[in-house]
Order: sequence, then structure tokens, then C-alpha cells
Amino acid sequence: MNDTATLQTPAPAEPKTLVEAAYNRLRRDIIEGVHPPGEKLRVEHLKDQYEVGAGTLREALLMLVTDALVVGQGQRGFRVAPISLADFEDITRTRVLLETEALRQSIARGDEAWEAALVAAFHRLSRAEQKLAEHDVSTTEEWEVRNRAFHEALIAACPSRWIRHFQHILYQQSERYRRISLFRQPIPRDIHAEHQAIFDTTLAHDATRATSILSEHILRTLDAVKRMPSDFFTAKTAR
Amino acid sequence: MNDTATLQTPAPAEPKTLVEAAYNRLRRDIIEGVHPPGEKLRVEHLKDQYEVGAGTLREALLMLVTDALVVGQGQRGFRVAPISLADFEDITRTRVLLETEALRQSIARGDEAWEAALVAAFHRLSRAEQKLAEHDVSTTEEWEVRNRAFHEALIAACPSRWIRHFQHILYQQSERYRRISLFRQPIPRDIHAEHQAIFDTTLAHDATRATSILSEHILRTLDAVKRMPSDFFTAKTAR
DNA sequence: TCAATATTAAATCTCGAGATTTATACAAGC
DNA sequence: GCTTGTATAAATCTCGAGATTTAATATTGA
Repeated sequence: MNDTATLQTPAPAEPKTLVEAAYNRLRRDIIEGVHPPGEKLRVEHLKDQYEVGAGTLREALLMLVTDALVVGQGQRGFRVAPISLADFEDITRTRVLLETEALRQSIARGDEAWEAALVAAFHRLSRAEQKLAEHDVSTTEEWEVRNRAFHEALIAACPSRWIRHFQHILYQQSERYRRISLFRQPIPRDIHAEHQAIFDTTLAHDATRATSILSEHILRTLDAVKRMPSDFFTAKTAR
Repeated sequence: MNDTATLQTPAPAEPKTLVEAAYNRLRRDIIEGVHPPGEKLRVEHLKDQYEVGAGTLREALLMLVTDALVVGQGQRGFRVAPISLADFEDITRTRVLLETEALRQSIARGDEAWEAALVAAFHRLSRAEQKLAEHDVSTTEEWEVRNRAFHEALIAACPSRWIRHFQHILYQQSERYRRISLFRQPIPRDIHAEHQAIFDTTLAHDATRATSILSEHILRTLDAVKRMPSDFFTAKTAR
């Protein structure tokens, strides 16, 4: 396999409409914290910034409501969804519930094609983590993409579209917390060991251990946030 | 308590914007099968039918995408979400997963106010089921409202907003299946016994039995649909 | 000085017309 | 006869301006 340094992940489908393009850009900016939690999203200002019509931007905002990244309040416009420790704890625990069940089903019903794709995703992730260990910070963004791809590959064989749908939303949410909390501090080294363990037990069809390790893997991010300064969320959500 | 025949359920908040009004009407029509699964939703036609502007109707459609009652395909307009036996099975099993977990947490953390509200909701539901047993068909619609209210009251003390959010979406989905399948055939009598058992075990804080009974209660609707003619879904989704 | 009201400004919501894209029908060619 | 290509028609997507609602400011009275 030609896995060079610039290996690409499967294309995420080009946006064919202006609404989708604005939606993608806005989503990215919200997840990356360009628009902080609680910020008022005024259509009049944003339509210039994103070079698009007013109605078009409104539709993009409505699509973001679907992802729960934006909240719309009747006749009082839109806001970036606020954040809180309680919310992140909720997101994390619900993720554990859904993702472990998805992995269980995936292991039970996954075929060889699923295993092959999982091996490939893990290999890509490992490469990125290897570079990260070598202090190649430029790989951080690529690591995030591949980490997500790995987690999705794990549960790809889960036949429940609904579980995968909800998992997708929650993962997106937790990604926003990770970026904003700027505990995007260097990814700890032992995280690769965790991924390795999840990968091994999953391929061995050991559902019990795999889900157990996955649980702790997800919950670990929760502990990290709980060690943040206590006024962190109130400060971010203010105004 | 003044529980007369015309007892009302807590008001569902009046829509203050045209978009919300159109959204509510459209949602209702889709759930009730006025717009069958797979039907193309042409903005030009619907804007007259719902007496609203084109852009306004588009926004209402986007809001329905959030509920997964409508699917939007890039540059090719909107459609009513299709149905299938596999989808209903998925919805039902995911509902069991979420609703049992929610009930577990609700029992663990519910206070007296929660218990009081649950008693009230169960009482209202019992009244409706009593009338239904007397062949008073006019109560069917009110029963559906109260049944939903009862299920929500069960998990009202669950602290997870996300689980409740997802549960809300799934309940809405299964309600559409129930109506469309017109196995809105007379509600079987022993359903009250099931509700009674769920209610009793929940109030007794017996989480194990309560969740077990709730599981079977939800799964029972799945068996009913599986006995439908095999071409039912293909016929409905056609075109 | 504080509370309540009236006035002003801003932002949202709403609408219909124009520009692009997609789907359909028909004819020509292999 | 079937496929390919073109032309027509329909529907969607996009935009900016006008009507309503909400928020902010200034004024008046106690």
C-alpha cells in the first residue's frame, strides 16, 4: 500500500450548494472556537463575512441546529450553543453508552471487509501517532481526522443507523470541547497504547474487554476536563 | 385535583413565528401520513397549501430534517423520509437502549416532585385507557398524547439532556410508524396492565424489573409490525 | 436616585423574482 | 431496437428589500 506522508483520508464529498458550503465553514469555525460558545450569531454581519445572502446564511444556521452546535430562540435570533462541565459529562457518558453498544454489535456482525478497513484505519492512526511522538506538531490536525476515522471504523459494522447517527453528533460535540478547552495540549503518549488495546481486543472478537477498554478510553477525556480551572466554563459561556 | 373529562395536558408552547407554525403543521401531516413516506416535497406546491412564502417553507423543511422526518438531497429538493421494517426495528431497539438507561437513571435520582408528576401522568393515562375500554373511540387521540406524556414522565428525572433529546426523536419516529401502519387498530386491552406494571415497579424503585418490563413493552410494538403483510413497506416507500 | 414610559435603533423574519441546476421528452445515430 | 445527445420544461437555489418584532436609549415623574 502506498502510504506516504501525504496519505489522504476518503474525501468528505464536495458541497454542491452555497448553503452547504456556508454550513461547512460555519461548523468548522464553531468547533474550532472562532465563534465562542454563547456568542450571538447576527445574520446581517455573518452574511458579509461568509459572502452569502441573508436567507442562505439563515438556512446554514438551521442546519447547525441539527448538530446542536447552534441554538435558535424563536424570534430572538441564533446563538452558538453554550458549554458547561455538566454538558460535557453528559456528552461523554452518553457517548460511552452508544459507542460501546455499537462496538458490541460491530464485533458480533462485522465481516472481513470491516476487519480490513479497521486494520487500515488503525495503521493510518498509528503512523500519525508515531510522528506525533517525534514531536512533529504539524501532524496534529491529521491525527484528529484519523482518530475520528478509527473510531468510526470500529463501529462501522454496527447495523444500527440511528446509533451511528447519534454517535456522530456526540463525537462532533466532544471535539468542540477538546478544541476550545485548548487541552489540545500535547496528546499523551499512552493514548497509542489504548488504541492498540482497543484494536487488538476488537480484532480478537473479545467484545467484553474491547468495550471495557473503550469505555475507559472515552471517560479519560472527562477526567482531563474536570481538572480545568473551575471558572473555565462560566468564563467561556459568559455574556 | 380537577380531573374532568376535558382535562388538558400542559400547553406545548404557541409558535411565535411563521416558520414554526408551518413546521408544526408539516410535522403533524407527515406523522399522520398525509404526506406518505418517500413523497417529494415540492416547495412551489406546498407554499400555497400552507399559505406561506417559499423561503419560509424551505426553513420549515430544514427543521424537519433535524427530526429525520424529511431528507434533503443537495440540489435535488426534499422528500419525506422513507420507511422500512429494518428502520423500524432499528428505531425500536435503539429506543429500548436509551429509554431503559434513562429510566434507570430516573429511578436512581428522581425526587418526590418527579414521583408526584409521574403519578399524575399515570392517572391521566389510566382514565383515557378506561374510556378506551368502554369503546369510546373519540379518546384515541387524547390517549396518544397521554401515553407520550407518561413515557416522558418516567424518564423526566434522568439528568441526561442528550438521552432525553434522542429519545424524543425516536419516539416521534415510532409514532409515525404506528399511525401509517394503521395498526392503529384498537389498542389491545392488556396494554394497561403493562403500564400498571411499569408504574408500580418504578415507584417501588425496582430498576431491574422496571426496565425489563419497559423493554418488553416497547419491543411488543415491533412484533406487531413484523406481522404486517410483507409487501407493506415496499408498497409505501415505492416511487 | 430609582423606576417606568416613550422613543429610537437594530435585528430578525418574511416575501417574491431572477439565476442555476436537474429532470423529462424527443429526435438522431449506431 | 437501444443508446446517445439535444432541447424543452420544471424545480430548486439564491438574493435583496420591506414589514415586524425585539433590544437599547433617552426622557419624565416620583
